[in-house]
Amino acid sequence: MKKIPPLTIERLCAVYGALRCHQQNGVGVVYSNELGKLLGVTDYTIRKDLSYIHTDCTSGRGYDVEGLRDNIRQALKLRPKKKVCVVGLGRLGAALLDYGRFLDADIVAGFDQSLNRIELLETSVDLFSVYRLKEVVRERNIEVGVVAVPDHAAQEVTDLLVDAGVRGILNFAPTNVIVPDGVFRKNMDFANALREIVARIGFGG
Amino acid sequence: MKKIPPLTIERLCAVYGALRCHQQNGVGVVYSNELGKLLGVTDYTIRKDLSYIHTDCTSGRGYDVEGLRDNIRQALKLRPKKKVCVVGLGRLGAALLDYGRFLDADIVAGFDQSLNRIELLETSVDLFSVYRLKEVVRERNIEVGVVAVPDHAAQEVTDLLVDAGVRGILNFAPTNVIVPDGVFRKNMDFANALREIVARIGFGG
DNA sequence: GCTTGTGAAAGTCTTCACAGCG
DNA sequence: CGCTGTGAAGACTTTCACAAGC
Repeated sequence: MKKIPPLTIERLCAVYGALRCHQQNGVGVVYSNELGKLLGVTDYTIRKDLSYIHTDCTSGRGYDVEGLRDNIRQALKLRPKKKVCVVGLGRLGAALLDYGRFLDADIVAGFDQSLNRIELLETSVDLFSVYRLKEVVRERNIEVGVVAVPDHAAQEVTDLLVDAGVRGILNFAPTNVIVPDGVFRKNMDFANALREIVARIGFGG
Repeated sequence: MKKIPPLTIERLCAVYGALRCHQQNGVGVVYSNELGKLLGVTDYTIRKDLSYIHTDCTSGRGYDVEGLRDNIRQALKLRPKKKVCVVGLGRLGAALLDYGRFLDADIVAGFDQSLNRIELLETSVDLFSVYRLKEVVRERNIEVGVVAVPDHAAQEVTDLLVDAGVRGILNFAPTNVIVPDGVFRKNMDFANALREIVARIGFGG
């Protein structure tokens, strides 16, 4: 099997999410042009993407929703689920803890500086002081860290996570954090996303 | 001035955000390789990106932080600030209302289905029932809508916003929403972002 | 007819090499 | 010298055209 290009990986993840909805709604078959509309790309692109993973679930016409989902899950190695922790349990971090059922990963720990916060939060996720981060990350084989702390602490927390051994960082702070080679980082910055939209629609208005 | 490629726009937005931090920290000059490290790209790429906007703020060596920021702001037409509304005032939506000071846009309205919620929330942003969405969006010239409702309502709310005339959608729901041509949409889906990271680090572990 | 699958063409983006400037 | 600016080469992505299946 050929190496899957990065942009194709991104889209396959989105397709996988979309298929979950279809499955819930009892849709059994889906077409490349429907998926294209959902993702905002052409049907060519979808079909090309799917050609990287070997899909033999094209039953007659269209794709079998469940079969395609299985194929993507396997190609992207989404199972067994990897382990994730959330650092920073403010409003955002706390909200993320409850996201579990939507995720293709297990949130197995939450960290915060404030012991107070840890005791007050009601959640099924185990919570710890950030001082125990390295220990817990290693013990539980956590591979991905979600950074949900204020911006001035983001780099520090990222360094802690990397030092503890995670290989992926999802950063919600409005700061670009630096990670070493071999660690994959993704930013989810509300301010930046809004800027992008504003800039995009600015050309022609 | 040449047309700015989409990926360059994205990076310029990120650079702009990074420069804000530098400015706050009193840093006066910045190099292309520093910016590259922050964004996870090469210094070539940064310089090429900057070549699209006419930067005459290369004082000797490095870029003048303030000058570069001004240049990007102008090129991306970030001023005057565009107007934004948030639909859905659950935990996430409510959190976004308070993000104001980080943004290069003005949040001028929030909408929710529950009148109860609207009355209880403490915020300086004007809040309305979602039934008044179209009216308020038009009156206040709102150009961007942030969708922070549960996934089953996301498409409906998006359609409302588009019908009311917004030209940009930032969607936080774990669903891909469809928008017509001429409207720019960006998804910020936690589940999907995590999937991407998991998939990326899966190759080689 | 409608669909998918895929090599080849077209287009876009990144990297490189090197000129030019303080 | 170390930095920026940029045309040209190379890599990657998308689009197209069309063969093949239902």
